[in-house]
Amino acid sequence: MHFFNELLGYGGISCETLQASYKPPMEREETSAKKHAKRSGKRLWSHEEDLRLIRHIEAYGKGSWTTLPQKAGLNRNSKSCRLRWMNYLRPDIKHGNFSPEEDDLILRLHRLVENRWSLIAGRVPGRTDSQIKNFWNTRYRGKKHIYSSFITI
DNA sequence: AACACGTACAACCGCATTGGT
DNA sequence: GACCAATGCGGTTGTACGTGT
Repeated sequence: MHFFNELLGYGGISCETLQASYKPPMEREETSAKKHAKRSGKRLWSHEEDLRLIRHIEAYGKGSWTTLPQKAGLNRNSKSCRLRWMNYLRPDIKHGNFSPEEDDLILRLHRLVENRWSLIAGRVPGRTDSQIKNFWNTRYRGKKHIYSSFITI
């Protein structure tokens, strides 16, 4: 939890907001899985990288994503930084399980607009299109017959 | 305790769209 | 209108972790 205290010195983010919304990355060891990740090119964001990104945005705002990685001292591309902020680090994002109300709302909205995740996310406060897409894919993909039987509009 | 398997979700990729010149 | 760069979106892949055997 020291991580949250560390961030409090960088303005604008309350302790409550951070604690509710941020899960620091796991300490990761040099496992075979990590070696494989290196080979495949997929690299999870470290605690330090998150901190750098948050500090930079708190200090200078989002500005241009293309110049942000260099200015913030991040060895990441602009798309990666944007994605990390938009889908994970933004203080207004809710983390944790979807409530039954959210679940129901997503089901209804998906029935209306199908896979327009950003549109659905716009109607579900605190949730991102990515969160909703993941939620849907893990819970309902390939199970349309199950949910369609109990949805009511 | 060790392994296999399934689930959740973070990260990436490719394409589409938007905005500036 | 054409071109290019930046940004946004949805699909897919890979990792971490929980659970069952």
